[in-house]
Amino acid sequence: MKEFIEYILQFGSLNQQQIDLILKKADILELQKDEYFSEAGKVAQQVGFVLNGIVRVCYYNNKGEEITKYFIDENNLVVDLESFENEIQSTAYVQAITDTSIMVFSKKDWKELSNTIVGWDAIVHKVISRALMQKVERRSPQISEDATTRYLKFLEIYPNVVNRVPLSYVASYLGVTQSSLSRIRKNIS
Amino acid sequence: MKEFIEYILQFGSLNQQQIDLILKKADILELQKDEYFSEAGKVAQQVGFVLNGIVRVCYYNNKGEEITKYFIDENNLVVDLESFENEIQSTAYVQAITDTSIMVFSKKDWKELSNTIVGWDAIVHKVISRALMQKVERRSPQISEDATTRYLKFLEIYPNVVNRVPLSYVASYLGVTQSSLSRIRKNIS
DNA sequence: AAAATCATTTGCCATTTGACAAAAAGCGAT
DNA sequence: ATCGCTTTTTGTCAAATGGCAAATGATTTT
Repeated sequence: MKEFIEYILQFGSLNQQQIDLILKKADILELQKDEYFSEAGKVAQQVGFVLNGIVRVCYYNNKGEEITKYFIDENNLVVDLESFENEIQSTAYVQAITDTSIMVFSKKDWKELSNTIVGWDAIVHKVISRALMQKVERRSPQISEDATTRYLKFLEIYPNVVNRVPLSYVASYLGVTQSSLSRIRKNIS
Repeated sequence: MKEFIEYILQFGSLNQQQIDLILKKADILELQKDEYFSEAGKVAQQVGFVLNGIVRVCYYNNKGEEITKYFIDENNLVVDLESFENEIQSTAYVQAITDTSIMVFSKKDWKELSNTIVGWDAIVHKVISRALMQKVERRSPQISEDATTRYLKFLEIYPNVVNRVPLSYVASYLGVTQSSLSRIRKNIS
């Protein structure tokens, strides 16, 4: 779980005592391929940090198609913020797409860290706004690019994902059909 | 400037003395159509809140095309967060697309509010993460939809924008050519 | 190994969108 | 009203992508 500590130390400093406290509150959740970390219609109860494996956030659009909103791979936060913070029903599924280990904090423990560690809120704020900005910066430019460019950028952003997940997930992330993506890949190589 | 106070009171409480302090630090910036609030290559120095008018955030992609990342209309924050918080060069232009009044806080004043008002940071955190989540939620679904649907959703999200800005800005926001958007509009009505 | 199941590729054709150019419409200044 | 400028619409054709079904390939189960 060192990875998580390294991750948050990028955003602020913590002493050893504080680090120990954080680690004491964390649990490890092991998910098998296709299991859900959280589900649409439920209120997100945990903050997670992916230690191993890949997770995706997905939903069903009004045509019933399954859309992958984004992937979350190793050493990234996984939390349905809107649902977790406002205690409202989530609108998306968070699903392990490989066997996955996730470090998790319950809502209660997460709040206790906020009350116990001076500066914790500031760190969390930075972590979260950084993650959200990254999502915006990754998604926005894709809208004005063609499918091939979107795929090439996907490969840059998630170099460790493409060989570990079904093509259909990548296709729905990129907003193209599976057949189109298959042809695009043929044309690239 | 009541609008700004109403806006932030959605995210936390403030007493009258605190509200007066906030208002005392705010200035009004009047921009004419096509003037810039901030520019790529410079470090963002202000947090703004649009009182009247419409602003857009835009950049040039590697083909030299001008892309509109998003619009910001009345009663919304306008700040290049990445640049403002980390004091790095901005990658985007923020441009008034109608005559616009913006309530602005200098970086110095903004920090002073943080140091003076208990709970200010918590409010700002909520405001910012809400705004970022909104951007993600608006942008993500568009990638998997066709141009007509994207346009219809644009009309829902920005009901007050379409008649006040050039078609080309909307087209670059939606990731279609101006001609296509023109045809799409013809087919809808 | 064979069968069953699931994932990916391919073929065919329809539809959407892009590229480019020209025409039409809107708008401000005179 | 007219001119000059910008914005929007339209025409034509080409390229990209989608929809559907079949074929191929990969993986798991028996």
